[in-house]
Amino acid sequence: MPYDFERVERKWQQYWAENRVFDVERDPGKPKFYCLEMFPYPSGALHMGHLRNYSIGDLLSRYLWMKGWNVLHPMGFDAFGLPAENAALKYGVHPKKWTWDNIEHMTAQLKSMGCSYDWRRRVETCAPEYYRWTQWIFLLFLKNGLAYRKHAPVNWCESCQTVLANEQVIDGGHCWRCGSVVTKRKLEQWFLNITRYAQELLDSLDSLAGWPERVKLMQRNWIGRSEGVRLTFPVEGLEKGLETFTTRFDTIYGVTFLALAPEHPMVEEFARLSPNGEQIRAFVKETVQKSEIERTAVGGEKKGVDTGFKAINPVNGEKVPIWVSNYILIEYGTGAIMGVPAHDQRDFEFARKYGIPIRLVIQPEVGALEPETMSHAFEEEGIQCNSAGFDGLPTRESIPRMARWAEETGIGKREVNYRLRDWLISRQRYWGAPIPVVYCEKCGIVPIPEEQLPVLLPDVQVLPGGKSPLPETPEWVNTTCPACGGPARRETDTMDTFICSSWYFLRFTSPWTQDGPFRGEDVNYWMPVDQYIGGIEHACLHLIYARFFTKVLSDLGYVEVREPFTNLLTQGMVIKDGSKMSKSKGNVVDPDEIIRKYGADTARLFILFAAPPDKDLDWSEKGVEGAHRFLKRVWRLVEEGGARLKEAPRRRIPLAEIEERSRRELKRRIHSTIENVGRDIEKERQFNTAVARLMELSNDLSDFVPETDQDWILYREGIETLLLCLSPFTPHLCEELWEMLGNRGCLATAAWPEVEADCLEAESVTIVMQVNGKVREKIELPAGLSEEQLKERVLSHEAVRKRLEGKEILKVIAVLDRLVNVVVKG
RNA sequence: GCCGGAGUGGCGGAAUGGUAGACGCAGCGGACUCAAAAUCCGCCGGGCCUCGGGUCUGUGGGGGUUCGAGUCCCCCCUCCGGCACCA
Repeated sequence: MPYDFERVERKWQQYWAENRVFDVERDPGKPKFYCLEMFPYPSGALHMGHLRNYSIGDLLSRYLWMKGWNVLHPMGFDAFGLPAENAALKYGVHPKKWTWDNIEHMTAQLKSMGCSYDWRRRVETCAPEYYRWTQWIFLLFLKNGLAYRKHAPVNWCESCQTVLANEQVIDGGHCWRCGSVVTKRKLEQWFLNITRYAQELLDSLDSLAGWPERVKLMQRNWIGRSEGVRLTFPVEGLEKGLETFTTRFDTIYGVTFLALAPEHPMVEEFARLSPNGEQIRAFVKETVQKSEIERTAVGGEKKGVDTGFKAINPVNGEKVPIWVSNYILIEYGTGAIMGVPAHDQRDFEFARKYGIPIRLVIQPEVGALEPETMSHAFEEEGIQCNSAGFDGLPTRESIPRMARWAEETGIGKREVNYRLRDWLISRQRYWGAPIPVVYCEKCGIVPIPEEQLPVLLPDVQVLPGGKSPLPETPEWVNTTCPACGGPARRETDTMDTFICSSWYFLRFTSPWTQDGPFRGEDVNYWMPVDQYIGGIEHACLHLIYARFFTKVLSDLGYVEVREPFTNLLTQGMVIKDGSKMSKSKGNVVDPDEIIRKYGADTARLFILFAAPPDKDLDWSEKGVEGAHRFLKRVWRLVEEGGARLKEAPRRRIPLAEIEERSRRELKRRIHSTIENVGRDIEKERQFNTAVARLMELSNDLSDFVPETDQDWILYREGIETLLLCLSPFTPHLCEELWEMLGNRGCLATAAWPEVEADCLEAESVTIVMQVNGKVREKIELPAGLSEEQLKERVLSHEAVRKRLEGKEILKVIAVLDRLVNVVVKG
């Protein structure tokens, strides 16, 4: 009977479903393990990246299950998002129908992969039963002062017709979704106060020992903490002063100008009062129009215009000109800087261009710089000069000392600034969770009362051109104010889909709950996620947002954990012909086709074998065939064993009772395989080598020719061990063969085999004999010899003696059970 | 520019400071076959030689530590990733 993977896979998928094998409940008697893969967007069909992600998660879940853990392994869909609206425009199908059809199709695909999910727990973020609680959480944020509206310059993607959060603008000014150039618009929008958590998000990264350094570093960079001083420069002729932030207060005596961002609120005032107001306005207009990329390009030309106003340096009363310049960002610090051209490269370039004086206040420890001859700013540490009472101090001391002095004299205040901005969460889109507030003429912004949730998304048609239909749906927009009963308008923006995915891992713990987002006893039993698996592209998106949500919900008493994901595995991309699979490159391989042609087991095995999980994986059809060949060999192994194998007693013969040497070696190989595969999966997270070890065992079993009854018992032990250890990788095949061997019960719930410890100790070892570090002879010796015995045995060995003839032995190094290195002269 | 990560056969990739190249793919030789496919057996980093053995060399390049370095340290090169006028 040939290996009919199609029949086998259908049979076992049905068996697992009918017997509810993967349903899981809280069980205080067992250690819990929460294994989670990032849920997919229901784009239509699974791609290879998904297949890889879910193969890894399924392998781990099944393995841990066998090891006796109570494993929560759920799956769901991140189902709100723009592609549904685009599909509606393109095919005329409603986003809701498109999305739900895709969800059902992709669920079927996941089942055809043989994934061990508890399907009762499936969540879809676009379902009212889910987004009801997304809205509830939003209101919780609002109630606690963590959600607010603000008028601000925001990122706008023309193609997506919506605003974007900072994290969603990538590659120097492009939309994370569609890649279009992002522009700035001044709009009033909803924000979440993530910056309030900046310090904790940064600090607790240190507690995430199970996260890749790379991801933690990316988050640290993204949060971008810097310590400095905030100080105000009085402006000559005005009541108001100008606030600036600097990390180099030690250069305060080197300030020769001030510069404002074009968007700075004081700019218009200067323009109004200045004789060259028109020039200032023209410059601002020109600059603000430019895209983020043009404006923030490094080495881009720094331009500016003098306002004619002077600021007064509070430390020495000196008057310096106030400029408006394109290189100052309104979003960071105060949107105004103190210009120190001698010690800041950007200020240096600007000052040189406009003939602004350069004053050195720090000299290098060796040599002396002259402002006239400097080719670039001196940004390193040195010795303070031209700085009144601070002259002579090294930078290391002057920074803290001068900052303290600033506070003592009231000139400035120490402050920490972050690059991280508050999270802009409103989207001018239809297919998202409505923001549950109304605008009432009398009462202002009024939250929808909890008991009236969810605010249902109305079933309306999307508009040509892609604009949201919500503002054009008066019967939905016009409503009554929950507070005063008067007329009110609904908020027509929906929430960023990253909100929906910031708490789904909590919902999985009790997805059927109707009186809260989740149940406390469930969430506190299952959380945190012990292993999270997904792509690195979410390092500064989903993974920061989810951490933020967890901390807020923890502070408000809804969950106990402060970090959602204990261990993070960032899987590599699937590559073909040197680049990431993509429709535009035409190098896409369809998972369905692979499963149809070779079966899910083959696909899973290849994916897990071809590369370590965190590295990119080169897709190779030949490699897939290789994986398939291996599975066929395993099949034949059982089939060719025939009745003799099936009838062999299922019993383990202790190592000590096996007389023949080669049989003992096989026994050892069986047990070292269990040990090593377990370690590779559990500790090393290196699945490719685990597969290699299973292939070795299979090769050894193929070579073995059982003769005696005892041989057949041993052979059966070997084959059953292979099936057990292979089953988390290729579950269907192993189940079938397990059954063919006459076993009862399914492998998915079988226990991982026990290692017989005495089998891990070798009987004999190959000792390498080196002369001056070079391998010369290999000698088979009994294991466990002492250092003295080892030297003795090696040095008296005939071939070794021959080699050492006429040479003076200086030193002999022996490494137990490994090698002997003889250091000689001559 | 700054910060990470990585460079190992024809290819994907293995190697607690101790036999470099496990396992697989491709290739070559052979068996089976009328033939092919499938399957099975053998070989498979490079050079040289008196070749079923020997010898030198070999993990991006150059130095160092060590009895011994793919692995540790220093310098350099290349590729990939992140951030990038963040004051």
